[in-house]
Amino acid sequence: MVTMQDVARASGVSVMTVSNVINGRNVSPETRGRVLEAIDTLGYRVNLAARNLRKGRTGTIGLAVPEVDSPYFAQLAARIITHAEAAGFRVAIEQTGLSREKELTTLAQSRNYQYDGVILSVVGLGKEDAALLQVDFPAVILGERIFDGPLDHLAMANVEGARAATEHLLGAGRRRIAMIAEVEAEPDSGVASLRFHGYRDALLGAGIAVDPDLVVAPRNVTMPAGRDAVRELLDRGHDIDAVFCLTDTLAIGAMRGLADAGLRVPDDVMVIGFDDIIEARFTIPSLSTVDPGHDFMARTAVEMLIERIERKGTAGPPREVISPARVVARESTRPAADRA
Amino acid sequence: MVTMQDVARASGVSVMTVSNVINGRNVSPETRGRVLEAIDTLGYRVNLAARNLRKGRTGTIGLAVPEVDSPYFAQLAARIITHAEAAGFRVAIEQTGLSREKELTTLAQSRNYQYDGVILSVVGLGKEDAALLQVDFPAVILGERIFDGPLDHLAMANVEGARAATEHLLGAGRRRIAMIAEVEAEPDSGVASLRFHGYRDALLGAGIAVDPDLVVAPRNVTMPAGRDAVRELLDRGHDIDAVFCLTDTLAIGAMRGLADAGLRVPDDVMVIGFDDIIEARFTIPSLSTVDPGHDFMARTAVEMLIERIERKGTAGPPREVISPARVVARESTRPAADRA
DNA sequence: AGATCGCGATGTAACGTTAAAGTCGCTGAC
DNA sequence: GTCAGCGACTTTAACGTTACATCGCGATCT
Repeated sequence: MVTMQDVARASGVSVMTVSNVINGRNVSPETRGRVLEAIDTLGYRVNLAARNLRKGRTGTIGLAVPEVDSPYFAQLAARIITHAEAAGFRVAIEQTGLSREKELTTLAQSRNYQYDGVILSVVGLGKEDAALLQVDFPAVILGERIFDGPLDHLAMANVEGARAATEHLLGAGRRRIAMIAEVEAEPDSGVASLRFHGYRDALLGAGIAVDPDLVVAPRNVTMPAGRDAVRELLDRGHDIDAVFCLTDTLAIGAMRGLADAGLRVPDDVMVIGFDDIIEARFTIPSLSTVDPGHDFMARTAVEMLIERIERKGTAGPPREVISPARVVARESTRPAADRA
Repeated sequence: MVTMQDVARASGVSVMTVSNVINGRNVSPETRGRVLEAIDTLGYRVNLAARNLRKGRTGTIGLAVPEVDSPYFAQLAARIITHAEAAGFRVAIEQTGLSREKELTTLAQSRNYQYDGVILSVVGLGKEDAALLQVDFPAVILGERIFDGPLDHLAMANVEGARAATEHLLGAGRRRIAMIAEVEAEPDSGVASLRFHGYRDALLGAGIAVDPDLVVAPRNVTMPAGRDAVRELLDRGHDIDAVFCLTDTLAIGAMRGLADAGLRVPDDVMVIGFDDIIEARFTIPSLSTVDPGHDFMARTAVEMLIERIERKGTAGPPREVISPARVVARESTRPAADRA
């Protein structure tokens, strides 16, 4: 391995001068030239482990997600990696597998100095775990369930996004609007409750009462669950003209369920999802959805984290940022007039 | 920061003994107990930067994929992370964005990014770049284009898998079997050519000539491209009874295209893909496909890499491993007899 | 009895970098 | 003529860990 020593010897200066050249500090042009040349011919590369030890940094941030192979998280990870890379950080991914324990240990182990900071995408932790998040370590929480926690928190505009989605359906003249989501007993804690809130607000705003019979719980958040939820909805004998789905995955399943029942999307029943995963652009018909500001979230999460890291600690009060959501209208909610 | 020094002082032993306790070396039970207790009360954590500097290791391996947000690569990454984690390594992901340059720089930069090794999933590099891969650094190449390179190489059984897929269709009594794939001019270099090879072999084996008109090139490897490829196939006026698609993504699009044309899958036209992405289980009908031994690949890639790392260098000749492929029969190729 | 061994424990010297505190010679202000 | 100030460079001392050599001591072998 070529070290600064070797470069220093080869160019007749001290190691410190080599360090200065590399870190762009005051060095005369001639010296800098000689050093750079030596670096080039010897093929010197700085040893990050040594630099990290000395500087107390690793240049790596941890990203904990439930699983990288679900579209939503894969796409989130891709964006975060891109932003972090631009800021000079590498991203190591940990999978927490939807488990509360793994989420906690990931956070706890992170200070193990392997990461400069962590972005933790939370699904298992709840408000009651806020105390456990009390770590003196740069961290940003992505998720919906924890408010007033001790760490920076970045959430989606769930209520507003859901309201806008529902209003979009209302604006297209639909009135019998179903929702596929498991609304939890404990109010306002999970994503589902928040989005249901927006759905309800929109309906009430249009003078329509929420019919509990039009809200159906899928058994999980997969495509088949979405399809089956639609079947149940239809079996109940209701004459629906639109469905708002908790996520795009459910929505894609729901569209299939509607097709199975001989209903056309959007003519008979409009469908809208939430998340704006890439797949939503590729379904036929393409799926209208709510973009939860993916890019804003990825960028902001990385920025917030890096700011904490730069300040060497968790100095400053925890911040709460809400990413703006926006309806993306595609074919699955296109009014008849628009189609030739 | 709590260091070994602190622990040593607190338990009345030398730093070296603390190190020995942590690394599970010969220490008497009593001493070990005292040290562990001190570690516990002080909340000591080993500093990986220091350990890495000393050991010349980082415990992190790099995984370079074109993009994490495409299902195939996301699922590959998830598996590799799982296996690496089990072996005590973290995985940092880099996105090469389908570019040959980024693939090369990732490999070149790896040793100063302080990865212990890299798994490089290659799409842009070709045989002609083999010389550029001449690095003295633990690396494993995943991909189809590079043979006889200087690095360990792990490939899929493309020809065999494609042959088996086609034979599966033949076995179900189909004879007019189309293929959706862009077969390159230069033979046998890319995935498409290799899979076409298998398709041709199977047909010839059954005494059927390859009809070039039944092989259609999609404009890329997305769902819409698959749908349009099917349309073109049908527009050509052929009476096909099965389609073998280069990838599952194309196959999912193809199924949609067939549905648009009023053809039933599998009754009128059977469809089979390649890759066994998770989505294939969730389409309706579920998609038959070829499992390219994802789990074998992930496990083997990690094992091969770790072995190189353990041997401290690239000692030993490059190895070439082919992952076995296996047809996964689902609804999209189910014979009529099986369905009630 | 003396040599040898093994075990537990220790002391020392790095690993390659950078922060901090000099050193040295030169310029320019008073 | 003196000296503060500055730029360019060097010296020194870590950062926290582990490899290696060594040491004391009781047990085992010849």
